[in-house]
Amino acid sequence: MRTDARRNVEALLEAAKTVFSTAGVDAPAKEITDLAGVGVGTLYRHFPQRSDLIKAVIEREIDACADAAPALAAAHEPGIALARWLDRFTAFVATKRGFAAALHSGDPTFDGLPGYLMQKLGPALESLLDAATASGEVQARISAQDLLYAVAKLCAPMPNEEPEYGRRMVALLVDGLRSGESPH
Amino acid sequence: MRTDARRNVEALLEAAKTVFSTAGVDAPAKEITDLAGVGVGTLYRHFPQRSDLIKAVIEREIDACADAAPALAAAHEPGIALARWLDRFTAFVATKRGFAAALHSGDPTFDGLPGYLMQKLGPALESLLDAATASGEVQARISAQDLLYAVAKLCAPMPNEEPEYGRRMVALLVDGLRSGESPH
Amino acid sequence: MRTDARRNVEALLEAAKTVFSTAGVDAPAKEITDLAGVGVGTLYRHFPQRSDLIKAVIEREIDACADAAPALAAAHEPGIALARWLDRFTAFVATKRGFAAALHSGDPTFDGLPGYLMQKLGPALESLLDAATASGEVQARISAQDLLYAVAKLCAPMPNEEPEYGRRMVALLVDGLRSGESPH
Amino acid sequence: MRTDARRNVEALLEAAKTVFSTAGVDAPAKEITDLAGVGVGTLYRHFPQRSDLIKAVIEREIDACADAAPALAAAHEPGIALARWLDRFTAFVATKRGFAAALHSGDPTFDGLPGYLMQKLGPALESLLDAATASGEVQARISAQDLLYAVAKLCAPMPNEEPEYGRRMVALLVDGLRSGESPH
DNA sequence: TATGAATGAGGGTTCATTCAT
DNA sequence: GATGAATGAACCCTCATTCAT
Repeated sequence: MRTDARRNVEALLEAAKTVFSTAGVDAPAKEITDLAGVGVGTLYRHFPQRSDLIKAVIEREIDACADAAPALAAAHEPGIALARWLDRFTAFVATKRGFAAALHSGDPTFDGLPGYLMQKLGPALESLLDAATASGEVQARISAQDLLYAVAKLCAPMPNEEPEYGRRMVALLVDGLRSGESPH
Repeated sequence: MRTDARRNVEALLEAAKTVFSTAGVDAPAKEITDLAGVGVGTLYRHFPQRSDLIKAVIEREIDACADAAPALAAAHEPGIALARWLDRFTAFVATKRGFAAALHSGDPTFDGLPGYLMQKLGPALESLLDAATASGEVQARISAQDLLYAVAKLCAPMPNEEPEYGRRMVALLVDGLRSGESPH
Repeated sequence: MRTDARRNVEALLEAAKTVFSTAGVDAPAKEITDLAGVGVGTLYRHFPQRSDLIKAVIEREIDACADAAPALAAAHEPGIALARWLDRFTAFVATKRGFAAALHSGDPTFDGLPGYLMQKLGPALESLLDAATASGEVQARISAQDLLYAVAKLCAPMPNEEPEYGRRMVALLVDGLRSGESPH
Repeated sequence: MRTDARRNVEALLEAAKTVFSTAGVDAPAKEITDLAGVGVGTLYRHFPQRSDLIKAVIEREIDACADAAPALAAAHEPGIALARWLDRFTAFVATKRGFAAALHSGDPTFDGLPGYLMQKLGPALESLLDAATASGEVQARISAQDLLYAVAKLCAPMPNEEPEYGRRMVALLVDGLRSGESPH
């Protein structure tokens, strides 16, 4: 890939990341290209579908999330490792306005996004849940997908919301996993 | 108010309720007026702001939710009463696509919605939480507002989501309230 | 229909007729609405599909063409009547740039156009052909549809073409019908 | 000209011929360059104007048409020779969607195309017409240009048209030339 | 008061043409 | 010379809101 093209792609990804966190993943294409300093045609060349852009923007951060799991598992008790990793994922989701909606949209534009998320983060979270369950710190009554989606929804950033809200709610959810009682 | 005007308002509220649960609170105005069998002008006459319509549609259901609390408190143990009431609220939220986003939008269009919600449901939920705390069934470490918003987010209906997802997650959250451990 | 709406529809049809003869049936919608002095929304309200507009523009003229047949048949020898009617149709086609292409486009936008044309003009032309054949003035070796389409193609107006070209060619074609020889 | 440049020109001409017959002479440039396996820049280098490409694509075929006339004149009666040559020209036009429109477009892009056509094919057709007129088989009441353009229009390929349509119409036109009556 | 026609800004997408590599 | 990335004007269409009837 040519250097100028690479530069533009980078600029678009950076701009999209910023705009997504401000105006959501449905933000006008023009807003992104203006911030990136390129023409709209350049956006459509590199990302013919909106989901291609979303996927690309999210990809690197998802990968970083997945990569963080082994180190946390090695450094902490299983229950703590799980909590810390969810903190990590929470921080990621908190900058992706519209992410939860995109996951469930049913819009063909966003096909592939749920699959990508589960493929990358499902195994990492499952191993953390398994370890915490084995050690007795958690009663695993939730699937990795349910938990990821719950965090995605709870931590979906809202313009008028205090920043710590999502973390508090996820902590409460994890407490629910610890309790020995069955759900109603 | 003339009877025909009253009839139109009723038709609009009923139509809006249906459309909101199908296409979200951002649905085109035309969709609502067509279903109600009135012209768009009639919608704008009675509900100059979109939020006026949303508020009116939600009002009666919110009131019904609030009214359900005393009966549940009288008929069940405090912890059970709390869980049942949250089920009730969950069912309400599940039909209000876009409701959680509207609560936090910051868009002046939706001013007044959060205040109305808290004014009506805050006291009802607080008394349930207080009773459950007093009986030792719950370690109340969450405000009524936090909990209402958490349910609103978790149960926000998504096109491609299994129907029972929201209830499972809320049950898990309630379990978190029962556990004696402190959040991280 | 309200008088203002009727006035706009008339203005749109008049504008479309003018623009079609200048820039073809694929002309930008804006060009038509500007000439009509209305907003684009008004065009889309009355003619959701481009073909709806084309059909409406052509309709009245097609009907007039069809209506002319009986009078010509009564006033002239069959062969002459046929030639005169084709002159009439030629004059109509000469103002409809892109009309022939629309007839065969295969574009779903133009579905219904060939059917409408044949339904309205087919019978009129067939009766003229039948009469001319019966009187021996013509060897009917062509279907009404073939002939209509031939005229549509031959008389399709072109910016740089002398005005009388189409009429000369149609006259030649009619001579072909008169000749007793069979085609190769 | 370098051999690679020559090769690219050939590839472009071949690709353009194919695309023209499929999608018309207004087809996107990219379609042509992709089929040719070259970049768009190469197209614009060799054919700065769209008409340059069209002209070049058509040139060889026009020349072949012109060259066919003497052989046909030698092998057949004048009338037959004329018909056969028109068949030849018909086959050529049938693969050049948009060709007739380009001839009359008035668009400076297509300047030179009508002149080239007449310069090459006019004499060939005139000599055939002259011979047929001299032998009495044809009452030549049409100029070579009129006839060429009539065939170009009648045989302009349309997506939804039966393949034999053009030939039938041209045959009818030639019958018109045979008839001794005068046009109206 | 009710209606629904009209407006036009706004967002999506394509593609001819230029120009950096 | 060849390449194909970038540009941005141009067109399409939708829908919130206003206002004539």
